[in-house]
Amino acid sequence: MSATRPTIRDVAAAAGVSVTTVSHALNEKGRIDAETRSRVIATAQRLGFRPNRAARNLRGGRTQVIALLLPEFGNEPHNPALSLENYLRMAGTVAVGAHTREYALLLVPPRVTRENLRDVGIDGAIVVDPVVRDARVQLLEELDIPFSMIERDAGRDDLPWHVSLDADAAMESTIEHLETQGAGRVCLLVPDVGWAYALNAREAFRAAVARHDLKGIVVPVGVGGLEHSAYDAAALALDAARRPDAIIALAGPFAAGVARAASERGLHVPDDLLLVSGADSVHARAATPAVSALDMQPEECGTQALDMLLELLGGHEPRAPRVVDYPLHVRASSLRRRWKGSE
Amino acid sequence: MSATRPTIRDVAAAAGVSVTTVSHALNEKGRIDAETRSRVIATAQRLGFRPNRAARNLRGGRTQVIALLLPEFGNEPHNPALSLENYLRMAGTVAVGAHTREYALLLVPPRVTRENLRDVGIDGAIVVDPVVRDARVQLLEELDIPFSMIERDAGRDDLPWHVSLDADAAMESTIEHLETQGAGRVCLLVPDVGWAYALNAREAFRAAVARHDLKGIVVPVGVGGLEHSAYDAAALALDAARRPDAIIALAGPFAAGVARAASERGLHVPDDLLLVSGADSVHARAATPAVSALDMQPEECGTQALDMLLELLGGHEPRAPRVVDYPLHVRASSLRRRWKGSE
DNA sequence: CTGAAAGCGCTTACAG
DNA sequence: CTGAAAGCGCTTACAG
Repeated sequence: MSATRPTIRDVAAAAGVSVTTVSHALNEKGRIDAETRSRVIATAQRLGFRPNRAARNLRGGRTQVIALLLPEFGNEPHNPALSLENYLRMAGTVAVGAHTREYALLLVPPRVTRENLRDVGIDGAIVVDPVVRDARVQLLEELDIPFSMIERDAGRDDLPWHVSLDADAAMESTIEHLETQGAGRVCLLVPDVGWAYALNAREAFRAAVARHDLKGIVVPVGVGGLEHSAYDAAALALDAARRPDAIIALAGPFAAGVARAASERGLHVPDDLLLVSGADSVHARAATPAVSALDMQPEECGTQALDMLLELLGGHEPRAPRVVDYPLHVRASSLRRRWKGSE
Repeated sequence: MSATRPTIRDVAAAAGVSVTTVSHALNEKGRIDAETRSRVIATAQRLGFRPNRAARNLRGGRTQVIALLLPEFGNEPHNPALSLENYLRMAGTVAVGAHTREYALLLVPPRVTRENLRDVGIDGAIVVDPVVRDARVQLLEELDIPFSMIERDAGRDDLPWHVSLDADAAMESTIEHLETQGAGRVCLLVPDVGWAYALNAREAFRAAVARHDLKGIVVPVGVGGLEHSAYDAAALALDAARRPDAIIALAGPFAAGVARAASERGLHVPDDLLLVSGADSVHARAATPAVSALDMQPEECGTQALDMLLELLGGHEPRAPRVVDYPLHVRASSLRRRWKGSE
C-alpha cells in the first residue's frame, strides 16, 4: 500500500499533456481549455495526486503551514496561563480549521528564537494573548510574516488585526446581575500582566460599577502560582474592614482560590459572597456550588483569528478588529438563595 | 533586515569551497579535512546560514517535522478528554523539546485523513492515548511513518514503542493510603473507552483491593459530558444499600462530579467519603477541600515519548516500553480529620 | 579529501 | 491554448 505517490509527471503522462498544463489546470493559472482542464483534474483525482508540499514551497515560497503562538504554557514553573483548558480548545479548533483549508498547524514554543521561527518556514501566524510590545509580534514583523492576534497588543494600537472579547458588554451584564443579587461592594481580581484582555476588563469594570453606583475595588493578582496569589488577594480583601460582597475572579483558577479563602473564613458562597469567574470551564460547571462564569468562547476566537489570517494570506483586507461575544452564564455561585429559582 | 537569507552557495563562495564540501562539512558526511570543516562551519555561522527545510526535504526526504496526535479534543461536543490541562502541558513540553532538537511540532486534528496526514510530510509522530486498534496508529503504519505512543494501543501488543503510567504502583499506594484512612469499600470510577490507561488502572485496582482485603467496586463512566456521567455514577453508588466510603475518580472532571453528588446527599468529604482523583490539576489543588490526586506527569510522558521517537528516527532501537511514575499527592479530600496532621 | 553534476517535484516566465 | 526549459536550495552518488 506504500506505492510511491504519484507526481505531477505521472498525471501529465496519464492525461496526455505536459506538466505545465497540469500545473496550470490544478492551480487555475493561465488560460486553458475547459475540456482539457476537467480531464486533467479527473486524472489527478483518479491517481490520487496531491502536490508535494516541499517542492511547491521550494519553488513558490508558500509552505501551507501556519503557526499558533500560545503564551507561556506547558512546563513553565510559573504558569501565567489564564486557562489551559481554553487554550487547548482554541488550539483544537484552529488545527481542524487549518487542515480543512489545506494548512498545517505548527505549535510554536512561547520563547521561540528568531532563527527557529524563520527556519520552520511558516506562511502566517496567530499570536495568542500578546503582552505589551510582545516579543513574538516583533519577531513576526521582522521576518515579514503576516499574523493575526487573539486580543490586541496594548502597546501597538497600529495593529488592527486582532479579535477581542467584548469586555464592556461582559462587565456591564455581570455588574448588572450582581446588583440584582444585592451586591454593593464588588471586587475584581485581575491578572497583573500586560494583557490587553486584562486592561480592557479593568476599564470596563470601572465604568460599569460607576454606572450602577456600586463600590468597585480592583485587585491585581500576580500570576506566579495562580491559585495561591488569588487566594492571598481574596484573603486580604475579605479581611478588610469593609469586605466586598461580590468578587469577580478574572482567571479560571482565581475563582477556586477565592472560594477557598471564603470557606476558611466561614463565608458562604453565594449567601455571604457572590462569585463570578472570568473563564468558564468544566470545573466551574462542576464545582459546588457551580460557579457563574463568563464564557471566553475559545472556539469562536480561534475561528475568527484563523479566518482573519487566511484573508490576509489571500491578499485581502480582512474585516478587523473583530469583537467576540463574552457572555455570562449565571450559576449558583452568584444567586442569592432567597431569590433561588429565578434562573 | 529582511535581506535574502544566505544559501549553501553563498557559504561555499565565502569559504572558497564547493557546495558539496559545505554540505558534507555541515552534515558530517563523507571524509573531510578537519581544517576545512571548521572553516566551513565558521563561515556558515558568520553568514547566519540555516539550511532551507523545503530543499532539504525535497532532496533528502526528511522534513524535520513531527506531529502530535492528540485524541479528540477542542470543539468536540462530547469530549472524552481525561484532562485538557494535562494535554496542553504535554503539548507544550513536546513543542519545546522538539524545537530544541531542530524539529517543528505539528498539531494534527484527531480525525485527520490519510491524504492530509501524508501531505503534511512528517518524519514521525507521537500518538496520545490510542484506543483499541486506533485509527491514527493504523494510518501511520500504512504511511510507513515512525511513531511512539503515550499509553499503548491495547489491541496491538506487537507495538512496544510506548510510554505508560505505572498504574500498578499507583493503585497499590492509593489503596494502601485509603486503607490507612479507614476505607473498607472502595469504588473506582473509570472512563468507559478503550484506553489502555483505563484498562490498566482497572486491573491494577482489582489486584490492589484484593491484596488489601478491601471491597472493590468498578463503575465504568461514559465520557459524553464528563461531569454529569460521573455525577450520575457517583449518585448511583452513593445511594446503594451499602455505599462506598472511598471513591477513586480516574478522570479529573470525574472528581468534581463525585464531590457534587456527595455534597447533595449531605455526605462530607473526607469525613464520610474519601476522594482521590486520577488526574492532578490546578483545580484539584485549589478545590475545597483540596483533592488528593495521582499525578499523570504529562511533561515527563511527553519528554519520554519524544525521546523514543527521535531515537527511532535516528535509526536506533530505543529502550521501550517505558514506564513513568504515577505518584499520589495526598491532600485533605482523603485524610480523615481524626488523623489530620499526619500529612 | 574535494568537486561537478544530477535530480528531488514543483511553478513560472517565455516561446510557440 | 500548450509545452520545453529553467530553477527553487539542497543531498548524494560518482569521479577524480
